[in-house]
Amino acid sequence: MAHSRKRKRLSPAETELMQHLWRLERATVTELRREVNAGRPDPVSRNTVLVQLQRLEAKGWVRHEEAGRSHLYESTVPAEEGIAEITRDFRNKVFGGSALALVRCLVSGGGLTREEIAELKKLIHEEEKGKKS
Amino acid sequence: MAHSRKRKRLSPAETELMQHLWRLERATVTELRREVNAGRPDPVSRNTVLVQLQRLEAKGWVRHEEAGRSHLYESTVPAEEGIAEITRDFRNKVFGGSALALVRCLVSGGGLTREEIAELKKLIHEEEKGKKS
DNA sequence: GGTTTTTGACGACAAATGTCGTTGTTACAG
DNA sequence: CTGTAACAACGACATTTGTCGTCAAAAACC
Repeated sequence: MAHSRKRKRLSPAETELMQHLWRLERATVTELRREVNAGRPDPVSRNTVLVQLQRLEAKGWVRHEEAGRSHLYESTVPAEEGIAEITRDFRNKVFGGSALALVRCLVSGGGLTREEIAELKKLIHEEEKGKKS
Repeated sequence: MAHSRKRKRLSPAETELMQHLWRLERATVTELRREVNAGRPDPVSRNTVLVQLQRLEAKGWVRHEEAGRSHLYESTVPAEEGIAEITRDFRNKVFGGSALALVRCLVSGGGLTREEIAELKKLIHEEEKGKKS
């Protein structure tokens, strides 16, 4: 599968905004803003979000369509793929590309409940079966 | 467990530099620079690295001691802990705090070799045993 | 001693980031 | 109509980031 394009890197705030956009699938500036400000001590202005969306668009991560008076934004990249890309970057930068090292960090960090570990085991199992063929 | 202090966030370049510093345990600007430039098409100047170290120091991530004429830098945070912190931030920002979701992304992304999967299984197993008690 | 090298300190800068305020339009309620 | 609310577009700004060049002091070299 094609490695999609040379999308420019996301800044911290942009990364966060993308999370909301992916979650909502598509949304207006106002909606996004509400999400962003939900549970934040210092709400950002509507314009802040708008500008970030525009910069995101310039970087090729989102596109918009006119919806009457306002714009409806959506990611140009499926959530799965986008998040995978971001994660790959992170893995490369912090763990020298080793997914295993990353997982090890998570596990030894003890941020996993017993249920999650069970879940994980199941996951691994399936993946293993997939490769087996 | 103390949540260590309000260390300021690392920029991309700073994050990378920290990786090298953690790997070397302690090093001079010149050494760090060599590392940073290893395998890079566009080498950065010595000063670039120096300034980054100084900013890192201002942010509280590194400290230095005089070693004769030059400075010896080292992280104020153990590699384990620092990387764990960085990873936690990432996990929170991109996966809403779910370690499981992160691992799922890695696994379904298919970035794991068969050996790594085996390794992983072992890891999970141990962790499971640890919790069992 | 004189010269070259090394090293940290400073100051500079362009680009990227995070945030706004103001404007001109258009939709809407009276 | 008329005033008000909602929106996107612009432009502005203070910070942060990524990178250097120049300097002066200390070291090394010859």
